[in-house]
Amino acid sequence: MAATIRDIAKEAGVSVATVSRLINKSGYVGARTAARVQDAIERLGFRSNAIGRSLSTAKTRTFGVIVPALSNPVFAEAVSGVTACARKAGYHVMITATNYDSAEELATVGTFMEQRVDAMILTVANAGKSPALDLLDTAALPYVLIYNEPPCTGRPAVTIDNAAAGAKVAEVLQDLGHRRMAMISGRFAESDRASARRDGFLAGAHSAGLAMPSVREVDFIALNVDAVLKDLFDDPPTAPTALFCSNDLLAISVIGALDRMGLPVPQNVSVIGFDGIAIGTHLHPTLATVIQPSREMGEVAAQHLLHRLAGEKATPPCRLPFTLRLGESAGPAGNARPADLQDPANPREGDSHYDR
Amino acid sequence: MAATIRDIAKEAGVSVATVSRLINKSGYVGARTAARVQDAIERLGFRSNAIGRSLSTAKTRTFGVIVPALSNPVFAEAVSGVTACARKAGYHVMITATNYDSAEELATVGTFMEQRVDAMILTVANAGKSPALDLLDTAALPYVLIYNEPPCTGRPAVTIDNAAAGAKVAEVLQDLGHRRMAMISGRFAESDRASARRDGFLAGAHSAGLAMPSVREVDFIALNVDAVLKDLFDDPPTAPTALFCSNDLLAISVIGALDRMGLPVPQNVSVIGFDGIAIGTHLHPTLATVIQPSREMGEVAAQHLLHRLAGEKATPPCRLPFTLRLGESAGPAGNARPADLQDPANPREGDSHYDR
DNA sequence: GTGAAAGCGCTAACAC
DNA sequence: GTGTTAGCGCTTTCAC
Repeated sequence: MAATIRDIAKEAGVSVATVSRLINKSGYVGARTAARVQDAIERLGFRSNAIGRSLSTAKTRTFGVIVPALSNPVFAEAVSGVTACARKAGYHVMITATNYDSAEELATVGTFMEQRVDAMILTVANAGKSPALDLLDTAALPYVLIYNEPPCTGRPAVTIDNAAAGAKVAEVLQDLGHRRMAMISGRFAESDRASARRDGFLAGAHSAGLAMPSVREVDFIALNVDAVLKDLFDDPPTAPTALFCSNDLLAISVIGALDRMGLPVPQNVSVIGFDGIAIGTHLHPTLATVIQPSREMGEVAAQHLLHRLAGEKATPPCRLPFTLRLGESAGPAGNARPADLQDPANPREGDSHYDR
Repeated sequence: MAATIRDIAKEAGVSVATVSRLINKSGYVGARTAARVQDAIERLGFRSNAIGRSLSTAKTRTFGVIVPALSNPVFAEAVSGVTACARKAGYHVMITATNYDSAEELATVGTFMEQRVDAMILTVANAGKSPALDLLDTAALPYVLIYNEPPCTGRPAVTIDNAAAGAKVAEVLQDLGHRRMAMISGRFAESDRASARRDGFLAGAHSAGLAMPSVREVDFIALNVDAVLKDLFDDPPTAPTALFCSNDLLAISVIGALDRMGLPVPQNVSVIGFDGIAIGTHLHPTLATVIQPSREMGEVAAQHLLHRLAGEKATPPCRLPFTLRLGESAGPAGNARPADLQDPANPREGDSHYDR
């Protein structure tokens, strides 16, 4: 069927070793021989078989990538960074989505190990308690987390400071005059990063001297935010004037639901999301959010692994800077309840002030 | 290092053939032996090496997927369908993005061939004239296109009837009272589907007795729509009242640009996109668009290949139905120029009418 | 500068 | 039911 290295050797009247040396540019091969071999390769349309090579070298030049979902642009963007980076280095990328299911995480890590991927890039539900990562650790397979917020255990991760970002959100909302805030999040059990954002948010609200924000969990997949919102805004005088959502997709749903409830954003309620997905700026109102450098996170993770696999003492993955974008969905509290507004001079747009 | 089938055989006191039979559930193996082997497998933490298996079977149980970009939700959604379907069948997915570059298409097909993927799922710039597909054809490697609009050449594709969809758009706009339309598209050379949409659109406008819509190309990557729009709306009396954009991302940019030009949508101009990306319904105005069943397209493509690889005479990939969603971005022409409106009774929302 | 040969981990006849 | 053995296509010492 397809030509093998042996066919080429025969065709060119050389040994397989020579052919191998040529296609890998390893070892010397005379100019005349090289030409003959090259010719044979073209004549037979030969493509070296990566499987044979991998079996021999015990390397596949392949990364395994595991994300919760590809339909969430924030992950698609990171994967995009990974594939671009990998491709440039001659690496391939295998990918799976786990649907936020930690059993799937473990299963996928298992099958990727059987595929003998050289390293993995992944986002798990909880980096502190993860059978999938335990497996990776005991197998000593190189990997780096993205988005995750691993506890001090020191698992390598390219991420942002989620807690600081959460605190920043509280600070900004308080600057806008908000005094009663709440957070709506996907299940914390399924997201260490959402937990970190919450912790930072609560700490930020506390140090600003505000009442403890109410925190509500929703099923992120089903996205049934209506019930939670009804409950939250049941008693107008104590209802929050600002909502922090643990991710952009959730924030978008919340804004829509509030609108249908007769609580338009930002006139009646301010909403800030998290992730910084691209379409956020095209929404109306434009989405206020914490921007994670997703593509860059994917690139940095891939780059780190490339270095590591090359035997270089790679710099440990670090925290990347985030940016708070104050879109139209977060306005001064005064819009709804002028009495609460402390800083009426605060302009409606404050992006540049908070960008960094 | 990692345990091999031979280690297990020795540990369990059996031959490698028996171990192989057990892990592949091929051939018989006695209950007692099976237990001993199973035990050894667990004790040594054995994971069979897919590379060795692939070399032996000449099958990798891997699909290669090539799309223009993962950051465009329409493709991410299809890939999501592919991975889900593949995973269920024990297949893996390798992925790359070509950035709408046909040289990249060819290069990626080449490397995927070296990786010996069993089949490929891809979207190319032009399915009629594609070195990448030529290569696939001569290599007789199974593949199916998604999104592409292959000419009669009979290249297998899971897609929608782009021309019919384009015609439908013209028909709907004319129903809304629009008499002067235009189309804005990415480079046709980079998208056979955009070309088909244009052809259908023009034919539809023609058979409705309307003036030939003006058609403008923009660089989809750079997304520099401003110049094109300025030109298009230079002379108000002859300016179009409705714009058909070749995809949703482009439509979203166009709506934003029009807004900045003082031509709000849909009050002054109607805009219809193409793709049906999920966030479209959360935009304001909600995006009128032609919905492609992206996830399903990915699933159907994968399913088809699974059948084919299983040796079954797979049903040839077919056209899937599309749906026109008349979101708020497309309104009656009367909004801007009551004189043009022929059917004032036409309700603002007409979704159900056009859904199918 | 080039060749011979021993594997890499697995599967699949075929033999018993 | 289980074992023997010959590859699958490649890389890589080690000779020459």
